Amino acid sequence: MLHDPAQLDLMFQALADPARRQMVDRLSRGPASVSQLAEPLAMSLSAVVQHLNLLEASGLVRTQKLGRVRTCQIEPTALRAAEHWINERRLAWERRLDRLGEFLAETRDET
Amino acid sequence: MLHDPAQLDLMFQALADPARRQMVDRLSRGPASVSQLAEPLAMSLSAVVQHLNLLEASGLVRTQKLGRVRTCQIEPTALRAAEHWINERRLAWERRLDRLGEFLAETRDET
DNA sequence: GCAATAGTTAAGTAGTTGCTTCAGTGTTTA
DNA sequence: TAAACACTGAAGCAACTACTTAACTATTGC
Repeated sequence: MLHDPAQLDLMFQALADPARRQMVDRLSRGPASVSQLAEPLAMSLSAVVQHLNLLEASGLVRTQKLGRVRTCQIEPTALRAAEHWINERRLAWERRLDRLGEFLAETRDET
Repeated sequence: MLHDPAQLDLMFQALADPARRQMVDRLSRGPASVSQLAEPLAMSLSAVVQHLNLLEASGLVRTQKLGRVRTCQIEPTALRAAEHWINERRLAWERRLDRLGEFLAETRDET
């Protein structure tokens, strides 16, 4: 579910927009309503709702409506999936560098 | 340099495209030329070069040209910056949850 | 019940993105 | 030196994105 490439695609696409990252940043400090999310952003409420829908579709944010207010919160498992993708690639590269270093050290010893 | 919001913007935008993530994935297994990067992708070499330029502008990939071949490799520090941004937000949220849990446990004890 | 609040939905639009093709530039190799 | 190779850059184009405004629904407080 979390390593579904399509979901990963949606997540990275969601994180690519600065307004959406600002929303995630706000939510990392605690839940917020749509209007609270919109408040620091220089755009219409409607635009914020559209961003929010994208964030929700990507799995990064979960929302629930009580009465007329929709409360939003972060879904940490989704964030972890994006983090994990990057981490795996970086580690693969760094392990490769390590092996190369060992190889060079060994061949130097053989002189 | 690494926490420059503009650079972060470029990095997340670069990672948002599946073709570019595939290129990063390929490079995590070792350096490659432009043609080698292009080989598994169903698009023209020209398109690959355009993706590559974006990856380089974002700082995720570094390239150097020797003769007529351009060799590409991952820049792990840049990957780490993106990773770090996500990690900080996730941790902030999880710490908040922990504090909430403690609070609830404490207030339960007070009955 | 009426007005204010909180959000939703649809339609339209300017700007961006991800390609394409084509016509190059250097660099090797036979 | 000619041909093949490895890219590079520009122009063009269809699809997508990030907004806008405006009209709407549902809830809450007076």
